[in-house]
Amino acid sequence: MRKKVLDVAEEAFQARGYHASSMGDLMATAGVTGGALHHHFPTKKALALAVIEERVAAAVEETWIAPMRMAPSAREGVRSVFAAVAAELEQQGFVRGCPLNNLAHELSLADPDFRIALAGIFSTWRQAIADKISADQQAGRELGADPQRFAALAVASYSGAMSMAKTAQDASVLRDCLMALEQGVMSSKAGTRRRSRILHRAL
Amino acid sequence: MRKKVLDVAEEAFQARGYHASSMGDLMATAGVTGGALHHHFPTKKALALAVIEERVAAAVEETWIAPMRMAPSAREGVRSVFAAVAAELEQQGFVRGCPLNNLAHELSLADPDFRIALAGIFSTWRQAIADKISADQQAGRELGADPQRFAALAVASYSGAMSMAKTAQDASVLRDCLMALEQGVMSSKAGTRRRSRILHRAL
DNA sequence: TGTAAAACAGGATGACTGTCCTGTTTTGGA
DNA sequence: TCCAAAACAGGACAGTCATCCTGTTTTACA
Repeated sequence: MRKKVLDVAEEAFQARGYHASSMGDLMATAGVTGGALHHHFPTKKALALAVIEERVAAAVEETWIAPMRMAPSAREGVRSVFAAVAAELEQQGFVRGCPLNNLAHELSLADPDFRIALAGIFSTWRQAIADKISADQQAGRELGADPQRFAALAVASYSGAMSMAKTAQDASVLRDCLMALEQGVMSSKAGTRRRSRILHRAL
Repeated sequence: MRKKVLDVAEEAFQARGYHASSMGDLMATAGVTGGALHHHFPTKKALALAVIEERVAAAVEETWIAPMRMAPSAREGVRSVFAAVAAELEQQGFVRGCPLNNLAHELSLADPDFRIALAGIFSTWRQAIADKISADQQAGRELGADPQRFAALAVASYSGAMSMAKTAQDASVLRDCLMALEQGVMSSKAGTRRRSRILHRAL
């Protein structure tokens, strides 16, 4: 029952957003009564918090972190995730966007509890990529860039590309971004120490 | 009066979102009566559409497109915009996010009219960057990457970085992304034909 | 079997929502 | 000056919202 409610809420928050999803709709589509819902989740906020912590975090883990751990390298991991998501989106024909980003935009400023929960997911996501890059470097493999910075760029470009894909209802921008990353950042000979230091001072 | 309503609506949609902003609140803070508001904007949707077309588009033009046109090169333009936004956010102490992305996430799936209006802004934004890159290339300047792809990456990484910054309430991720871009994509010797072709086939 | 707690049913409630309607005032052109 | 149209005032309207309440059923354990 609790699981059923979470399933419906996850789907609804993803498809229509938090504010646009009414408790009445959730009750109806989940087939639960008001009392039952109120028993497991006293408030709408509690329900959303559970969705974030139990479902959104799991989705990021499944889509990004686990594939990243299993990939032969950070570069291959990023490439395979981008490609897999793009393929999946094109197959299903429409783009609902990234669950984390969808909720992050709507709820980050609405409530501090939401914001902290969402920020934590972003943080572990970025850290997982950074760890993989560090592991690559210690194993003597390429990618001379700073792990934290490249991880930030990977997360940001994916998130932004999903935003654009959702708005355009076209996943091809994901491939464009991946190719731009491949041609540049993820190539082994990228970057110069000189430029890096100049930039550091400029910022 | 119409301007006043748009001012308040722009601010409210940006700070609290579309669904979380009630017409009553807008009327109160704008100091207009229901009749006046209904005269200029028959429905809430019409008001939001006006905000998107008149204000959000203008914000993107002012923040990104105009600086991009005036920049000596695409690379310099991207760098200066990232740096300027990061500096502005750190000065004001909090991050409200990108107006376009905020509304895009909430409204893209809610209504086709919203989605098309927002997609158009994304498109002109991306095209402005791509045009600048093409101009650079025709002027014999560096940046061998595909203009459309790099433009997509610039928009996506900025949008995603703003999402992360908004969620973390910390603008430093913008600098991280810019540095990663600088070290990789925006360096003149980036990328290899070989890898590029392999990738093309894989996707 | 007995019993206390958890799980659930189903509706009541009051606040709030977006929209629209009927008047009144202001404006701009003839 | 006259008049039609635009601009605005102020509130009514029906509907929806999240929350909470009082009972009833099921479960878990002794």
